[in-house]
Amino acid sequence: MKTKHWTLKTIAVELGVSTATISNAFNRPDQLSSKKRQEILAACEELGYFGPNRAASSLRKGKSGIIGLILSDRIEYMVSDPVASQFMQGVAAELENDSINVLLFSGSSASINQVKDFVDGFICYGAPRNPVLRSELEKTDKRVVTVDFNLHACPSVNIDNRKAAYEIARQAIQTKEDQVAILGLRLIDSKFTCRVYEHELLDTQSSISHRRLDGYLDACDEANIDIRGENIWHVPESNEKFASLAAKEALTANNRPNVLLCMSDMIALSALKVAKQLGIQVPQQCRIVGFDGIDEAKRCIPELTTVEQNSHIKGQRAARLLLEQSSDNLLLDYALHLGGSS
Amino acid sequence: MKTKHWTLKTIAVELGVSTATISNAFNRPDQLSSKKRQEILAACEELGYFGPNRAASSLRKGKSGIIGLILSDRIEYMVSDPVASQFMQGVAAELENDSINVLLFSGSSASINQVKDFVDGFICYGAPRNPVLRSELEKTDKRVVTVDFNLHACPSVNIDNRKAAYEIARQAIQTKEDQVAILGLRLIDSKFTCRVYEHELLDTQSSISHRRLDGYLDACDEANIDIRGENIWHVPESNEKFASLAAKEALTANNRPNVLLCMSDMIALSALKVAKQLGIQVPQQCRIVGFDGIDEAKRCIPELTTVEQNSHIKGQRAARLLLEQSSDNLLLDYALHLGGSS
DNA sequence: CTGTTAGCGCTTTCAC
DNA sequence: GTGAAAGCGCTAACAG
Repeated sequence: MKTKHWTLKTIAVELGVSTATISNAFNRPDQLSSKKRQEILAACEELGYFGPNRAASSLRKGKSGIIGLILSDRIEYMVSDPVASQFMQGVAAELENDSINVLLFSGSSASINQVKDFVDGFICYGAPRNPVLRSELEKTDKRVVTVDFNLHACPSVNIDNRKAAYEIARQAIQTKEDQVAILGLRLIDSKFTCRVYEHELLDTQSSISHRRLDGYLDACDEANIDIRGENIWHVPESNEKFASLAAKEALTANNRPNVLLCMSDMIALSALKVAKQLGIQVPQQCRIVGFDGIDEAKRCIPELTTVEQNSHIKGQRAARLLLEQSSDNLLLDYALHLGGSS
Repeated sequence: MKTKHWTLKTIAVELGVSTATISNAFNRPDQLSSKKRQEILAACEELGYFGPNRAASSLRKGKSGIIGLILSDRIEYMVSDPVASQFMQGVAAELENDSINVLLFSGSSASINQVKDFVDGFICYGAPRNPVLRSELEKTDKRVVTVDFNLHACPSVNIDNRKAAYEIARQAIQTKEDQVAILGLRLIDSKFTCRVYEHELLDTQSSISHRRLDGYLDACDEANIDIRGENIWHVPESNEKFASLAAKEALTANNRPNVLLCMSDMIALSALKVAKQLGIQVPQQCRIVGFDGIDEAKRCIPELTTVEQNSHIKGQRAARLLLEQSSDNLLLDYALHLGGSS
């Protein structure tokens, strides 16, 4: 049953007190006796008034209690990724303490303007697919925290992707005779799994994928290995479907790689499966390393060698940066996790 | 670089026109010449005014252009479920036409009151885990559409879960000698995989799981099979981790079932894997059926026998119900998909 | 087509 | 503790 539509004013009249008192009962407990406050709250509950209208309150106070979490791509894609899920969980957990809610927003939306007036700030997880959003975020007067990439003058949370990628790659590469292939995540703007040739790589954006690629290439250079430009694959989404296609192409190529550098654990896991199907021994015939350190990477056989980053903490730190109005650029730790896959 | 903070008023002064004209330029194109409108829009763009403040506009109009999508459980859980993702995609696709945004909201939140004033209505996907939300939704004066369950007097989108479950189960059960086990989804309030005994089932809520269970039991009754109360498992989340535990328990039990009725494809897929690991032939030694009809169910070997429902369309219809202020209770079609697993 | 104005529901100061 | 009042930024009605 729908109840009468109460406002601060009407409920004040009903209870025979002033509007200020109602407002204070909900927002400023110190402004009235706790006895009176309890009475008022109970009466409101009874009558079906659930507190001051948030939209009006937000207009007046300039604060809504909602922050926008901009995911780099469409919500359905992002959300099925264990790494992104962990991150969201971290953000939500941190904001929960201040009873702040999260508005999920897709990085492929046309504009942040549709929602910016409803939120107190943005956390932007990964460079948004739609580049327009980047410049909008740079211009907005709302607080913005970026994660896994940087925006002019915004506080941020990152790990050193290049260094981590370099270190894990160095771990997998042993001699200059090694045949190295890279299964990269979202290296170019294509919906399909495909090889990426060197000339297409010029536009290295600000994405983590390109930082990881840099790291891999650093390690190859150091070992005097030439990735001739046929050994890099683009995987459009971090899931088994697209990743196993890339793995299959790589592992059935003429010069079969014996080192597979994968830009996510999901990709590495898929590669592991494909290798098994093809009867290729890991790590004897092919060493595989991942990136992220998701749970499943520790459960598989052989265990995955990977870069372990704590996405949950990343989410927490990003949220705290936003709440605390800090302007830090955090660089979080990671750890190399050496499994049997390399 | 952050730009000056413009308001409708200040920008009107700046451009030397009235506030009404600015407002009309953005909201009611028919109220001024398109030439003037273009001029104004261009000037605003130039100056960094991105349109009327949405919060203020929503307060005035009583419409925000945001709808709340309440997921039955925590967002991270829901979002990794392909069925829920499909649904979200459908909702988003339909709302996109009217440039309406979606605020994702967790069914385990304490209250909808924190956000209700920011949204024009709610779509509630599955009965929320926190029962408080149900009564709040029944009382709110916002429009509410429920999906996969019903709320007093709310328009809804459902499929006939009981009938579908009955039909798919009848398809799998062949003789009264069959040993039937059920791998159920969220049958009781426990975080852990466990057997469910009959006496615990009394509280049959409004969840789809219980409707499916009813259907399975109908089929068992019809075949004169007694599910003695040791053959029903509770799986807390539709993922491999929890499902394979249940499947393992079932398939290593003393009276090994030769029919496994699974309440989701994710569960059935896990059961398929476990059976393979245990060297149990599907369907010869054990017939397995799922529910949902996700893509992966068609790619696996043997292909899964399952109930195919179109979650994308479900999402679209739910969104349309909300937009059209309809009060229908839709019952969508489903189809039995007969694969080699039964 | 423009300018003026009331009011959406609230918070916060100020004097009592 | 209360009541009055200004104003957050906007929309819509109305008179010109």
